[in-house]
Amino acid sequence: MYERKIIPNLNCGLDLIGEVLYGKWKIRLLWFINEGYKRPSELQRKIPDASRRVLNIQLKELEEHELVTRKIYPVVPPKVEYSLTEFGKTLIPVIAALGQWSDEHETRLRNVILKQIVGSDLDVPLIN
Amino acid sequence: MYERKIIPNLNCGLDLIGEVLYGKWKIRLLWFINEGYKRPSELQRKIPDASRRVLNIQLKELEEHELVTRKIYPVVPPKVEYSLTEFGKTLIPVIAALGQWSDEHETRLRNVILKQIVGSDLDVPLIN
DNA sequence: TCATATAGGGATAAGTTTTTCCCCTATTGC
DNA sequence: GCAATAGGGGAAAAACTTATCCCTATATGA
Repeated sequence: MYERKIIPNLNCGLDLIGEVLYGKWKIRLLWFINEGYKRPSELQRKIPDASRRVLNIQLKELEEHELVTRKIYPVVPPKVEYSLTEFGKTLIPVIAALGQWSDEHETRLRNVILKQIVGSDLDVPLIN
Repeated sequence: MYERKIIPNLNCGLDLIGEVLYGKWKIRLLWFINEGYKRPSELQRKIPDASRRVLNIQLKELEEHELVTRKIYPVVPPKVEYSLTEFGKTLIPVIAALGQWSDEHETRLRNVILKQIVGSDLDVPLIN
C-alpha cells in the first residue's frame, strides 16, 4: 500500500472535506450507495470507467473515514454490502448541491471543458 | 505543458463539476477571489502551502473554464487582478455548502483523518 | 550596487493516483 | 477437471499533479 511522504495540511474546513472527498470516484460511490446500489459488483457496473481495484481502494478509504460501513455476509460466493453511515448521510445534500449546479450549467460546462481539451491537441471523438 | 493521454468522461453532472473543480487549490482560489483577494501575490500569501507555479497553472485553468477573468494593467512592475465571472459567482453557494459541512463536522473530520494517517506510519507532529 | 517586489514560464524532479495484470478463496454447474 | 461467480489484494507501470529551481523584465528603496 502506498505511504504518503507529505503531511497534508488540515488548516481550514476546505482542507478537511478535500481529504475525504478527493479521489476520482468517491463522490459517485457515495451517491450510488445512497441510491441503493450496495454491492461492489453493482457499483462497478454503475461506474464502468473505474477499475475494479480503485473502487475497492476508495471504498476502503470511505470506510476508514466513517462515511460508509461494510457488511460481510459469510456465504459463498461472498456477499458484501455497503451502506452510508449517519455521518455519510449528512454529505448527501452537499453532493446534491454539486450535482444540481452541474445540471443547471451542463451545456456551458461541456463547452468550456471541450474547448480546453480540443484546443490542447488530444483527439476527442466528437459525439453528436 | 502537460498533455492528457486519457480522455475524461463527461457522462454525468458530477463528471463535469469534477473537471472544473479538481485541482488541489482551485476551490480555495475561487473562495479567496470572491472575498476580494484579487492579485496573484495576495492569493499566494493567503495560500502559502501552494507553490507559486501551481497557483498560476490553476488560475489559468479557472480562466479557461470561464470561472474567473484576468485583467492586466500595463504598468511596471506588472499588476494583474482576477475576478469571478457571473458564471463563477454561481459556484460560490456550492462552495459555501462544502465549507459549512466541514465546519459543522470539523472535530470528527480531524479525528478520522488523523486516525487514518497515524495508523499508516507517517510521522505526524501532534499539535495541541 | 544590490536586494525586493511584481508577474510569469520552461525544465525537471518528486509525489501521488489510477490502471493493468495476475493471483487467491470457495462453491455451483457442466 | 474447468469455467463462472463473488470479493479481494500485491506488484509494477502508466498517468497525472505538484514542487523545485532557474530564468525573464523593470522600478523602487537601502
